[in-house]
Amino acid sequence: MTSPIDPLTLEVVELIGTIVARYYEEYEEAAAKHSLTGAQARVLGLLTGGPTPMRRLAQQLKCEPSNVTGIVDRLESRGLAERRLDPADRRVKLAAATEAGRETSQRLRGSLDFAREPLAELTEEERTVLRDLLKRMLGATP
Amino acid sequence: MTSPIDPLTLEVVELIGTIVARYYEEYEEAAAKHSLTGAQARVLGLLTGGPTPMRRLAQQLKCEPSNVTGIVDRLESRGLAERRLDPADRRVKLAAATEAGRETSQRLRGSLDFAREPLAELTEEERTVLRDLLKRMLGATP
DNA sequence: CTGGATATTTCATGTTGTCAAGTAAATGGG
DNA sequence: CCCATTTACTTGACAACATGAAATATCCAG
Repeated sequence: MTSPIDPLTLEVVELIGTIVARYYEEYEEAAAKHSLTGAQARVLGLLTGGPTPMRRLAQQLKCEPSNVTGIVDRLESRGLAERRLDPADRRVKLAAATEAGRETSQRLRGSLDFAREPLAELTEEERTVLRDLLKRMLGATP
Repeated sequence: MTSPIDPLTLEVVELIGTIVARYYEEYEEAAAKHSLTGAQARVLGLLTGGPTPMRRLAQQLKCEPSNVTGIVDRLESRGLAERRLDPADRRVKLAAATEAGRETSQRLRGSLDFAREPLAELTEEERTVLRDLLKRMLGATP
């Protein structure tokens, strides 16, 4: 199926692997600086889009709904999130960021320097090229 | 410190975030297909470089050595890895992949289509440009 | 109104991660 | 040589995350 992979492709794949590792590392580190785990930070980030049903959070995190219960529990116990009832469907609970949660999430986002700082090395034209190449890569497997 | 971020940079950052998420997802999925967790797959991958002290594995995974103990335990109990004594220093234990472990790791690597498949969409010249841009990004924060 | 589907939680269990304490072995200064 | 320190690994206690099965409450179609 996949004939001998050319060295160039292999090199790019490896670079992407390195970027993934570094991005993850920085993300966890930034979350920890705000006393959050990576999972908590991700959920809090999702909640900035507005109150969200537990089920939807599970879909976005690609995990089981029962797992989200615990994560939101922990956010709630710190006053960063709260559960609301959905007036339209009494089965669903909407997780929502509190004011403190929104602030924390925003500070966290601001401290995510990776990818932003290194990009400063590139000219605007180069960033445009990079954007288009990445978009085509992502568009290739929808 | 960071003035209003230009939209282009923001877009690239977001694209990288998407790539990271997709890469992780595919990696975990591929590992699961071989009955491995992500952490086990990563360690097994590191072991293809030859027998490695537990300490070194911890450094490469950026976690505590005590954590590696458990991961190698689980690999060992499945016959995918083994511990050897280092003749040069009797304190250290070298984790090594067994033949079965090497096979599993190789099959897993072969099933990691992400980043390889999408790259086929790009011409060789484009991949070269992409490689150089990524290298400069990574080189910027050593 | 009833039966099936859906949303959430709880519980049991396993993996990953941290930290502190303990054992064993190397190493260096007196 | 000897002892104090450092280094490598493991163990144990504990928290977070993740899955799957079962329980509860609600919705909705027929």
